[in-house]
Amino acid sequence: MRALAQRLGTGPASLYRYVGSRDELLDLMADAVADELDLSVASAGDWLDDLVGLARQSKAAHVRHPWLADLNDRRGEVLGPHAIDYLDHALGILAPAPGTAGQKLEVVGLLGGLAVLFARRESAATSSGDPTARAAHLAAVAAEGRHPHLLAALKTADAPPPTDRDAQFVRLLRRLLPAMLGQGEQFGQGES
Amino acid sequence: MRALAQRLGTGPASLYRYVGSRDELLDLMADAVADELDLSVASAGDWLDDLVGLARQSKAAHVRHPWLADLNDRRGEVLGPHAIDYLDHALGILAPAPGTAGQKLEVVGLLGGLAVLFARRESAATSSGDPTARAAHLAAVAAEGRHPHLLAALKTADAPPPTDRDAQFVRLLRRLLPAMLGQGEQFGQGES
DNA sequence: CTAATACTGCGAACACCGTTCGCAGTATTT
DNA sequence: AAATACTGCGAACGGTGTTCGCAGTATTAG
Repeated sequence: MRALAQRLGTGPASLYRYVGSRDELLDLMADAVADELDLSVASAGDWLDDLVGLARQSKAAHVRHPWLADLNDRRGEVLGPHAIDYLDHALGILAPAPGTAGQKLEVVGLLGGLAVLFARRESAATSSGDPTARAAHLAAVAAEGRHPHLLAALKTADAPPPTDRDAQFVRLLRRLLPAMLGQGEQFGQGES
Repeated sequence: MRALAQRLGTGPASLYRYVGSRDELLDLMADAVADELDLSVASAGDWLDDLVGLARQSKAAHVRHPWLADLNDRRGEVLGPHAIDYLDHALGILAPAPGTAGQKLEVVGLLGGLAVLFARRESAATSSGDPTARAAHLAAVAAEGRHPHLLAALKTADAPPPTDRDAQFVRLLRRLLPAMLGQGEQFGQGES
């Protein structure tokens, strides 16, 4: 608050003429991020493709604004107008998909959660001071001998993970989403 | 800190004779929770079953201690000794599974993240003041007419989600874990 | 053009937080 | 019995989000 006030060249007290509280401000900021998502991308004809695209946008937004992840923990996940637009859009994408309305609501929720999860994982790789030190610490612990599997894993995988994070995210969603609707057997692949 | 000191019948300053800082205390608490997990359950012979069981334990721990979820956001996810035991145990379970060591490390990480995610989802249903008010608010917004898909979804699914959260979690993992190791095609089902 | 009214910016202060300092009081060793 | 170490902790520091009340400035009314 004080920092924000300084950035605006004003005093902390002045902010409260425009927002009722810090939490309200954070809600507004979160909804502003929801507005950054582009819901107008043309449908690829396949709901899975569309939904994966939406999830990637959501993840990208969370990578752009790391503070958002620490916010979604907040009680109740208040939905601002733009967040509701997003929700409606996602449900629209899911309209041709199988599954009950309840399942679809849960899918959208899970989608958001996964976007946050992967965004955090990507951010943690960037920040999170000195991954070398962490690796060294792990190696030291493993070398004590009480953790054979960890030791073996570190021996094999000292090379940094070569897999593309984003591709992994996409693969995950493609497996996941059909499985969560239907029983996983009967879902149409949209052969346009 | 002050609250904890009061619960212990002492002053806030006294705590600092035993922990260096609040963060250090939280790390210790997190590792104490890792110690709650029972890593000695007999193997079912199938690594997938074992891993799902471990994930359920992890999720249950996070439901028991909701503050833990708000903690894992912290920088770097410091691994205490019990957390390392857990990691080694998980890698041990994954030893007979296909995939590279790097993939397995990522799987364990994802497993933890999903446990947190689902635990939060279950907790949010319990706490998160007055879900009725939230639903009413959503319904009111949907009734404005600008969100047809949301309206349709709410009309169909006004009944609370009948699906068992835990069963859903298990189904998800069973789909997910094999897909993340191997390409999803060639994974052995461990026929004892 | 003056007077009453509304709105805005914000310095000062409050309550709360994690944390530190230094001092009594108590154990432990010599 | 004296010196030394360790423990509990009141008081205070710097930080936070937030409120109060007062100046200063628009806006409206007469």
